[in-house]
Amino acid sequence: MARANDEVAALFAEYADLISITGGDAFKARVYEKAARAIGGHHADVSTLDVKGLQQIPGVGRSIAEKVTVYLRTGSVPAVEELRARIPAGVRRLTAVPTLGPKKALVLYEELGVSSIEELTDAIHQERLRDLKGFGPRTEENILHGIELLRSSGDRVLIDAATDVAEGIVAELSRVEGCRKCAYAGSLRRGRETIGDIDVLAAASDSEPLMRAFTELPDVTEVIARGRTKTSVRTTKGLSVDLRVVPPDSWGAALQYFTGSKSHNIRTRERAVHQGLKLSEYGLFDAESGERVVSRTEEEVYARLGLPWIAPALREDRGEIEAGLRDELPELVQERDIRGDLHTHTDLTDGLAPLEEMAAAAAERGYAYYAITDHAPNLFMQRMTDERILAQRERVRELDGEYGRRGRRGGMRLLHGAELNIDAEGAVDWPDDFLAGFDLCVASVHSHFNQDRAALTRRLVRACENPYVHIIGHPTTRLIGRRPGIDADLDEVFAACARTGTALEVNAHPDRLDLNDEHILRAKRHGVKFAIDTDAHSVLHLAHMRFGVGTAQRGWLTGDDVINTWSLTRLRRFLRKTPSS
DNA sequence: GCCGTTTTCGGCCCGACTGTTTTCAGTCG
Repeated sequence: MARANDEVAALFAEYADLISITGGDAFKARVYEKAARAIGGHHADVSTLDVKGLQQIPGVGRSIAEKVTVYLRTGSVPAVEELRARIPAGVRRLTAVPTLGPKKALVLYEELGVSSIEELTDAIHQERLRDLKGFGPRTEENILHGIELLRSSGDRVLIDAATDVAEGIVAELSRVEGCRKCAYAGSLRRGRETIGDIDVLAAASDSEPLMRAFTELPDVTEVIARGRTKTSVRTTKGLSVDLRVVPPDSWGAALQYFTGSKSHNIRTRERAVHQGLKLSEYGLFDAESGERVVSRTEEEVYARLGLPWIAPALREDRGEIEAGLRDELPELVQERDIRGDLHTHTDLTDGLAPLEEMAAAAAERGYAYYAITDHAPNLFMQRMTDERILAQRERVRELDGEYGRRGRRGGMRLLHGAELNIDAEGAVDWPDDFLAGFDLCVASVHSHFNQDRAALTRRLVRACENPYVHIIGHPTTRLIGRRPGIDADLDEVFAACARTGTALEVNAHPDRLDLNDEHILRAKRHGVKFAIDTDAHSVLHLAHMRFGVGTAQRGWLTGDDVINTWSLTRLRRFLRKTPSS
């Protein structure tokens, strides 16, 4: 079910790593890395392209194009197989440990024979790294810390990967004869940022055809358990998936039960008990007679408990039951409410697609406005200059003239902005008069992550106080499973945002989801406004908006809290940054 | 291995930080 592009991208990313680990040409490794990214982010399916077509993808030349066709035809590429034979897969896995790169990984393998994270942990505890050149006590400490970080996300996968798998399975099972309903439930339906395993629910009077179809899915590598009501499998990506089949008239109760969370379900069952009822995955029953009261839909189940239907994103026992009883559940922001994306990149910096393609894709999504915010010059690797960004602005203005009259909702306006870098002192790129030329600016921390709490807090607060900074991008800079968020006093930052009329970003990229749900809840109490942005670096990334919206919902946000659901007029007023009170 | 108002070779993202060194290699964004 994986896109051919993703498979090929993964293959070349691995090849690039193997080249680096084996000490191959660093430039060659970088070329494959770049090609992997370009192919993964390319809009057209590579399996439909010939060698010529493939070479149209930037960074793909004759040699790589041919490897793609060989891979798609035979399932493997000799050059990659050659390196795979020399380096155990576990060695590459070592480079996933933060602070441990290809050079150190190779030393560990060649000198100590270490080829897995478990062996590495043992080797450190046996003090076998002490004699290696370039490895000191701090290195050991950092590696152990990195392993800890990796473990903390455990076997959980990111929400986009889990969503792909779950939607694929639901689509397949929905086609099975006798399947009345099919949906995924569990933490994925609630929109959690990482997913341990996937729960799929189906309604049918006879479960057998569904169970059979499920175990025969092409991506299933192992059947862990197989029964009449529940079957568990493991997929090629190591993800485990449970399928539960319930009678059609139990659908609502089952969906409610398997969506969770555990603590939400405890609360709903308690309410049932207080009313002389019993709630299970089969329905809501009279405790005395055992007679079924309701079970067909979630709405019925909640209604009989005296509650309105509660959106899955809220079901964490964070006050949703109480709010429901008072009829004060928030009207959650929906993806269809989003009128534009305010943080996106093009190939002028590290994006993959040119401005024209990004704008066309945004118009295709039906946006009313769309901001281009490429990296500012202080992120030196992006090689931005005044001339380049001004030339881009000219082109944005031209396109704005064209799109102003096109698009589904009667035209899309293009905004020109930049993603500024908040430096160690809290200042940003460019002087005020230059910044004044932008329609909007996102400002983000890209360096000096390890400053102390006071310095980090001061930096962010100072950025908020800058009249030309409208949105703080990915405010904690965490990368899920790879890098913890910075240690700033977030409540102080949230207060500064509210005071200065600076929005906080809910970055929709599945690796980030930053701010996260808990931060959003806290920030909202300070009266902050939010921008749900994809930070898209390719056309495909624009679709990540759903994960940002899901995270915002988990933070109880309504459309009114989110500036990119507003009309352009209201948005422009906000961007003038005049404090509301 | 890709790319070229530099075209068939010679560049290729640049700077900071960290830890191990005693002048620098490795990693990261």
